[in-house]
Amino acid sequence: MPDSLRRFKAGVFQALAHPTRIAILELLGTGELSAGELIEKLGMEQANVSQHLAVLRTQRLVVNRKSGNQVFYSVRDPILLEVLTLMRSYFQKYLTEAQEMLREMSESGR
Amino acid sequence: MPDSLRRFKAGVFQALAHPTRIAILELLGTGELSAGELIEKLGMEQANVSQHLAVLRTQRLVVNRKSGNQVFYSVRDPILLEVLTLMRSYFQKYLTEAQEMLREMSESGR
DNA sequence: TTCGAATATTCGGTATTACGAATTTAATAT
DNA sequence: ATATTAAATTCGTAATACCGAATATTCGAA
Repeated sequence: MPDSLRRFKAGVFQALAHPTRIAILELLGTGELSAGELIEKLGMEQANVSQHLAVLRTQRLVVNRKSGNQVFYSVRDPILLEVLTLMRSYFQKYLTEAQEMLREMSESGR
Repeated sequence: MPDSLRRFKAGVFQALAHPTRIAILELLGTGELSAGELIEKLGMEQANVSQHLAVLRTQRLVVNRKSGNQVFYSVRDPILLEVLTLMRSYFQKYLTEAQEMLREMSESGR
């Protein structure tokens, strides 16, 4: 496989590699939401969410539709939700271990 | 979903978010390989590959087995290979667009 | 027009990541 | 013991990512 494709793939994973962006995709799993609704549900800074949306847009994991004053986002392809679902089964399988990892991380972290 | 789990997921995606690490997992898709074999097939610096292996180990996407002088790596769970396969179908679906993206990136990049 | 609401972008600081060079560790063979 | 090979770790530096504050853009309403 050519390296260019691997870089493209890595870009997609990079876009998935942030808790906030995963949360956004999960929120969009049931249908489109406006940027404002996302901001409200996430309870985060407007600029910050907007920046995360920009990352998802740049990698085209989401598409957006403008309606008047608002911008509605939705997941570009259901395959991405399948990936998240697959990951969910992976996490459940290793849940205990994952929890240990998180505990260790937070202990050494601070 | 709790944020701690999202962080764990993000960590896994983060580990996948590098061309070299994707290449490593793809090479391991057909069975275990020693660190040295990986280095040779990738044609990269020993230290660099070893560091990428450390990332994959830390997130437990791979497991390793020591045998004498060598260390053999393999993918921890076939689910991860399924994820990569799913992604492959996604990439094929948007191949044309991906190529445009890559072209634009390399143009503006330098 | 001008105003206000929704969203995006820019900016500056800090933290994280990636790399190669050099060093260290672990195992075997001599 | 010491040399050799495989692999991991440390170190310094450059690049990238993240965040909130401030600013800019875009649209509809008054």
